[in-house]
Amino acid sequence: MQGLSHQQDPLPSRVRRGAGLRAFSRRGAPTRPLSAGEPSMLDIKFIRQNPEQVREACRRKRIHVDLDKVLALDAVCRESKTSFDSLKGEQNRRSKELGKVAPTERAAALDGLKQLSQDVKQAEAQLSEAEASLRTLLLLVPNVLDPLVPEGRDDSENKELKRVGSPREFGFKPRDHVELGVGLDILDIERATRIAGSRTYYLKNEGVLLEMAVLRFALERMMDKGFTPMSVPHLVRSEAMEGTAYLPGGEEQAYRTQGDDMWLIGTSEVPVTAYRMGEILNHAELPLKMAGISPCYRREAGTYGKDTRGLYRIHQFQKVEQVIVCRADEGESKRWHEVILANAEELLQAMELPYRVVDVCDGDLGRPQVRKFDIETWMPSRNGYGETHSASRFHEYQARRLELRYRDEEGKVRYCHTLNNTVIASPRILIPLLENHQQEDGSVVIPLALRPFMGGRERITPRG
RNA sequence: GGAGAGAUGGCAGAGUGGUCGAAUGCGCCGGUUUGCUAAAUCGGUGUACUCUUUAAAUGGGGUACCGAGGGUUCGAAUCCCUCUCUCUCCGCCA
Repeated sequence: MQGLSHQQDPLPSRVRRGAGLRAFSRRGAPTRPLSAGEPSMLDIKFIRQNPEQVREACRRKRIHVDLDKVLALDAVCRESKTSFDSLKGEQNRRSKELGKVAPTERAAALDGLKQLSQDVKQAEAQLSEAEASLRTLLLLVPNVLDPLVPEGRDDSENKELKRVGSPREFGFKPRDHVELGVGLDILDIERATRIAGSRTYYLKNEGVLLEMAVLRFALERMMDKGFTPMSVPHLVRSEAMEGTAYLPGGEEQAYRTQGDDMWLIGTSEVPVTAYRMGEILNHAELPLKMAGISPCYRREAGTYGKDTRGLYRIHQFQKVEQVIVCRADEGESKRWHEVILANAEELLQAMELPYRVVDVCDGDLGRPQVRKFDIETWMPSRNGYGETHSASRFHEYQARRLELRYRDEEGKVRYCHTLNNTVIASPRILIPLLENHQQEDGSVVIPLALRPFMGGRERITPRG
């Protein structure tokens, strides 16, 4: 067993008090200058030196950012910084001398300094204004892509990497999960709509057990692999949302609280990845392997009419999420990407579900990802594969925003790399689980791997 | 929700207007000493931005940062305001 529980370093007091978060202003408004170690996303130096690569990322991800403006602002920032530095330097020098000046010459010296003080204030204001505008833009600049990312307009052009298992041939007319769930009295969507609106559900009876079983099963498997299970805050501050790159940009997809300015997480990726934000880790602590479990809340704005039936697209669900924080090593980062993908596949295989893996194309890739693999599980009712898992690699994009760093063997401070993947998300996973394992009589056979977590039950049968 | 106390470097902890990036101790790194280890002793030890040197590593200069933001002042860790967080007591609560 490896992980945090065995290395409970006391939190540095500076960090505990939020000093490391200074980069992020309260309310998410960029008020502080970049010069104090501000995170952006991509290193401004990288953008400065590789503008074409960044431009290409914008084009391929279909994200519009005025890169020329970024570069221009960067130049303004540096000029302002230089002039502020020299003015402030002069002020410091002369102020220091003033203490030793003879009383008779004091008045004259003071006069000159008063003027200088005004100049310094002006230069400072100019600098912070430039830095604030730059930072606002910088937060929107997308991460560059892995050269292997396929080209494509949207998810229909994702590249299939492999298929595992084959869709079952039913000797009867299969029911969809809603029909099955209602018949088994483990699901009620109709009444949920009355109580809580669209895209909601009640699970009942063995439906509740089944959900808890897949979550528990997932957690156990992850713990076996050395992941530290984490029960996390479901309400977080905008710093964490911004740090994991859900903000700015994702405002419409997340629920925001009234009055306290907190956000309901859309995934435990947010609090788990942000767990050590603002800290400089010891290289010996890495990699951090964490498995978060939490409910997830999503507004699903703009999806009206899409996936309206059943448990596929809903406002609230439960998820176990695997998160890796590793050293800034491209190769290692890529290896972890494979590992977390394999972890999820292993669970699907254990649950005897057919699936395929796709390499998400550039047009379907989000701002922060370098590369993403989705797992799509066979859903008979869709007569196709439906996304159940998403494995992302971020390079240092999130770490930079989170100020999540480590000190390497040479004592050099570097940004970590972060990755994450679904382990299991319910009730979406109940769709293939119910549909693939259904029997002609409307009952559902519970796969062997889940039975220990179902009190030994082998099958869910219509009650009566 | 009410009352109070507090926030300084990896940690502990000084510092109430200039000589403070910050004493001292611990930790850590390096040297000396030393059968080994330990002890002793000497030196070093933050982060970031920027300018400059360099092919680069690095070196040198400047600036910022003492919870965050703002204010007073020629000059703020130090004075004032606002906020955040932590702790204690009371209330409430699962």
